[in-house]
Amino acid sequence: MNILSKGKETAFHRDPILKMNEFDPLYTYIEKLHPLEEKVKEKIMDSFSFKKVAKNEFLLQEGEICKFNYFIVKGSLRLYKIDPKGEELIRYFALENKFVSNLTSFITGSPSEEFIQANEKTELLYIPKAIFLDLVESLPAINRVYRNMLENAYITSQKRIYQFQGLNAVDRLRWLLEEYPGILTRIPSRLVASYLGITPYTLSRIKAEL
Amino acid sequence: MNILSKGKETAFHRDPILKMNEFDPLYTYIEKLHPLEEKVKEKIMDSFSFKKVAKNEFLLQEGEICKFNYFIVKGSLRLYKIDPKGEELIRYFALENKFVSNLTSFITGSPSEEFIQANEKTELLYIPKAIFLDLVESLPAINRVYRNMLENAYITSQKRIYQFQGLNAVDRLRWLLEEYPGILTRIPSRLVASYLGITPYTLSRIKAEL
DNA sequence: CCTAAACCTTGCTCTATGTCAAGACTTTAG
DNA sequence: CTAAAGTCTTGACATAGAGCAAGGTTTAGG
Repeated sequence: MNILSKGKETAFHRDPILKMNEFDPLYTYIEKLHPLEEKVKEKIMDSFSFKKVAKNEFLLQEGEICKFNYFIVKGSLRLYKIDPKGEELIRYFALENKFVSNLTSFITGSPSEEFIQANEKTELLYIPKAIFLDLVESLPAINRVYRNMLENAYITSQKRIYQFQGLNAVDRLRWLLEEYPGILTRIPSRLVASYLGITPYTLSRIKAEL
Repeated sequence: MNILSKGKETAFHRDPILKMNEFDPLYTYIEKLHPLEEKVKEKIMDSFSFKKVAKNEFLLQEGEICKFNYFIVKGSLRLYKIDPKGEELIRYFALENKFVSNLTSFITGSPSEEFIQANEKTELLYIPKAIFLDLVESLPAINRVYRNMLENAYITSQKRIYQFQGLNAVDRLRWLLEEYPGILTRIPSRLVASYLGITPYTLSRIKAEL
């Protein structure tokens, strides 16, 4: 599969049998929200495409309009903004089995203020905005997926606000490690520090005091 | 009007002529999003109720399920959570011409983790969840209102995360004063400090240095 | 209108976190 | 496989903001 798929995703897509593997995590994700018939699975398979991206590859840059909705099969992405001092402020880490897009840009069609970038070699399923919105209307399962995306995005934001407002650096780190166990072995500390809103120096020190 | 309406909101509701005044801010709000016919205004007037609440009165308490959507005609509310140390963490100030509810509880029907409380004497229009959701389906104008609520809630949250992540106390205060000019003369400093995630001592000091 | 309670300010001190510098370690590309 | 670049750790020091105490001011309710 490595050799066959390398840089040949388009050809690869046309073979439903081979594609099965890549789509399984998406089906599993959806089935937790809504039952999925075979016919619907086929429709989904026709609508999403698979792709592999390299570490540090961009899926969205500041100023672009977010035209795709992504589902992470393997790997991870980060969403961030560059502040006036040129610092990267990471708002969100997306790991396996998450849908990701810049919702603000996706919904309103306005240019994104954020970047979406791969933290590591990552495998994605992606679907163009227009096709996705059609499926939201035509497939109850995808309607449920979209609703879930919006609700989770909102709820996650609320939690994060309260963390910044109420917790110090050590407690924010503890919370992160509960939410994303093993993240420190997977994502560079520099990025984790940005997510926590502290310097890499401080992160290094508080890791020491557990 | 003072004498007539005092403690008699229910009777008051039944008189469409008198109600006009109270509903005008809501109509103006909606008309910015979607044209409003007279028939639709009447439907809205039948669906919302008016009420006055005193300073510090609760509209929602922790553990309750959020069953109403509120529109602020005059006055202001705050949404907050009590942290494990017993501190009030204010997530949002809602002033005139804003819709307010605990969206998480409103959407999912789960018990609220937040309180909604009046900062001052406040006049509200409110609508029960079920009736509101009916209007979302039946009236395009209200559908647009709901969409706007969800989008704004999300966008506001994103901004707030980046403020905590990227700005120090002085810059957060500056931002707040741009966003809500005059808030310091209207809302007790103690509450503004909580919103900014700092102590009242620090707020007092940074106010001095402008 | 008066008093108690709540609120705001300010000095002093303390602590968490930032900054800078230097060296060790790790990853990457050639 | 190795050099260069990037990353992590740690010490010394600087600073923003917290916590406490005390006094002045405003607010609310009887």
